Amino acid sequence: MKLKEQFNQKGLRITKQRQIVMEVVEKHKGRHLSSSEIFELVKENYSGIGLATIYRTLPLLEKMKLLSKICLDDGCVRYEPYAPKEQEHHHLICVKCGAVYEVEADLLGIEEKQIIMNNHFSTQNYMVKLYGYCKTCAEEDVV
Amino acid sequence: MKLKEQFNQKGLRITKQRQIVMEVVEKHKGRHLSSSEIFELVKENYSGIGLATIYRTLPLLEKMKLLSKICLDDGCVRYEPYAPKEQEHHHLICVKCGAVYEVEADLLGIEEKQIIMNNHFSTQNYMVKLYGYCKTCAEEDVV
DNA sequence: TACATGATGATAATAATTATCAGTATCACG
DNA sequence: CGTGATACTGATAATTATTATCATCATGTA
Ligand SMILES: [Mn+2]
Ligand SMILES: [Mn+2]
Ligand SMILES: [Zn+2]
Ligand SMILES: [Zn+2]
Repeated sequence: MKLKEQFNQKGLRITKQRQIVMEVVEKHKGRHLSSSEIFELVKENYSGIGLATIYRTLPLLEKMKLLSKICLDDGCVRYEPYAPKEQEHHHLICVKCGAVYEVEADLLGIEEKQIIMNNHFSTQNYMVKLYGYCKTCAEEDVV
Repeated sequence: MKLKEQFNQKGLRITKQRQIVMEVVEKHKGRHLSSSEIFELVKENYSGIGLATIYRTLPLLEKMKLLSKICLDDGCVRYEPYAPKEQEHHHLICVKCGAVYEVEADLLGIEEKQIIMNNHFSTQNYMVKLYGYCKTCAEEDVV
């Protein structure tokens, strides 16, 4: 398989720990797991894992485009399975309750790309985060 | 003035510290200052200030819509002067070098609003963050 | 199988932020 | 203008997320 090559040609080793971290995040596709949440989930299958390994592994898997990092501004870094171009998505984040909604990437288009171009940004890889009030929170108090 | 009312009717007091924090952030409009950067700048005018006061004051001024909080995913919370609707702006953030570019809000429009509507988000107050590679970083290595 | 070295777990160290608490300053009231 | 109730402050301890260290272990190649 390709994964093994990808690791080996960089002198990296495929360890039990790395495999289980991948499995756990992929199993929870749709969620945005924090490092410590991933730590807890991995422990269920591999109780000996150390927290430091989690913190080493996640950025590594991100660099290898096996995971994506996302910060929801709640004080910790989160991860989700890497989505190939066809299934890219963006995020709507409620600044009050923290709810996260996902949006298919292809709903975004011309306008952002224009903005990105106008500002000397690459249109190849980008991600959008929209902050606002979800319907529930918008109703509660008049923003 | 209106500020005094806004404070008093909530039982809040206008202190020297709060005034100077406001002044400092407003003086640096266009930048996105971290709490500790603000701490250092405030000390120039009011050397006795305590760091705890900074951390208490900033969220308070944000809640009063005098400042805006922004997280650039570099491990700390940042603030900028609150921008009234007419001068709202959004942010482009380079995921590699961390450079931040500002975009006039009215360049964004139909498409985001549609997305927001489709996802039961309020169109009243929202902010966009675009993550990508700035021109320089996009050239350096082929992403 | 053996070994070179990359990876791990335990733990100490940082960095940002929050909680405590005794002393201080603000402001409504007289 | 005092004065007092109490909101606010500075110092500092405590938390939380993350990073650095280092001795030991395990992977993959020869
Ligand atoms: Mn997602
Ligand atoms: Mn800005
Ligand atoms: Zn909400
Ligand atoms: Zn860049």
